[in-house]
Amino acid sequence: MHHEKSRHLSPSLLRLRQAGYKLTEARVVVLNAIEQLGGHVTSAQVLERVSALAPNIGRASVFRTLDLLTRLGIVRPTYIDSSATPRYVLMRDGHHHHIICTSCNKTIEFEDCGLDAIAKTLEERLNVKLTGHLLEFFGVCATCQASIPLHKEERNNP
Amino acid sequence: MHHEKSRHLSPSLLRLRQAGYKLTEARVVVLNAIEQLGGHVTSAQVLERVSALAPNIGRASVFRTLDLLTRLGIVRPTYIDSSATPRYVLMRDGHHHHIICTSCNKTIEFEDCGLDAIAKTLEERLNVKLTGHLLEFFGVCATCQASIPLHKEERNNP
DNA sequence: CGTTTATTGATACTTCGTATTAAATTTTGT
DNA sequence: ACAAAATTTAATACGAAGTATCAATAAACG
Repeated sequence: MHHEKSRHLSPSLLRLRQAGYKLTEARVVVLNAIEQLGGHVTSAQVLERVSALAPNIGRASVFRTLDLLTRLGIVRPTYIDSSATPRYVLMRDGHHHHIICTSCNKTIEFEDCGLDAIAKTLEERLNVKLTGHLLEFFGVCATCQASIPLHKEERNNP
Repeated sequence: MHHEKSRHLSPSLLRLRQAGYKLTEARVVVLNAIEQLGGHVTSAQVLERVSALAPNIGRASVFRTLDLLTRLGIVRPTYIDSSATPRYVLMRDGHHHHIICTSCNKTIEFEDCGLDAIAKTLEERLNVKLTGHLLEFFGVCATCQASIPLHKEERNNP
């Protein structure tokens, strides 16, 4: 990272710098990896991609960076399928919204959440300062509604 | 669990039965443990409480039950502080809303979310059937705003 | 009450994430 | 541009969280 000009930094990297953290190779590469993988990634996937991009970067640095990114609200760990390792989603501009199909675990992202009003209300009522949010809906996607039920709760004729 | 009448079951237990699962001791005790602990619990806390309530119940059953409850939308694992083990929240009537303070990791629950409208819109637009949601806001609580900054991002005068 | 079938409990095991510390790299002041 | 100061890193060994396995058990339902 040789004296790169700040106008060329991604929003996430800017965030890191503005929060007072150094822009090290490990951090830049981890963020690249997540962005290349497109979000909703496990730590294992990040580890794999990182060591493909820069084999010298160690395990610990990857985990440390994921922690740091989480604390800064740049990514957010979330459970897509139960009891698996968490998946990190990119919080673009502090927020993220998706639907998880409880039948096939597919995720569908969407943009509009209409949460500004309630955020404002909460800030006033509770005297908090809100910087982001994660909204997850659970349900059954179109495909799964149409297909033969795979889950116990839906098969009632043995 | 000897032939208990269904009218005495908690909503969660009813949910389990209606989904076709047996009401075993392990499942009943795990749910009791979570309710006694009041939600936002780690698996370690559940394990501890369960073995206090019923020492015969094994590790694996507790984890299996947490998985099952998650799949049924009765609880939802969520990350309060980064890189810690997840915390399970009770999804009362399919939904849960809270604010997480990114400074002290305290959580504040709230009730009104005003998400019915967008849920309906999504159901129509994407042809999905939604059964619940989790809404998390991130920010800084009143106490932390008033206190001396503990986090790097806030200390700019060394 | 007895049959069927899902579920359990015990343990050993795998895997994920962490602590530690000397070495390296970025930043900052000049 | 350079050197000093401070933060961050890589490597490895370690600990804890969650899982697979399978014989034994208990729930449901007639």
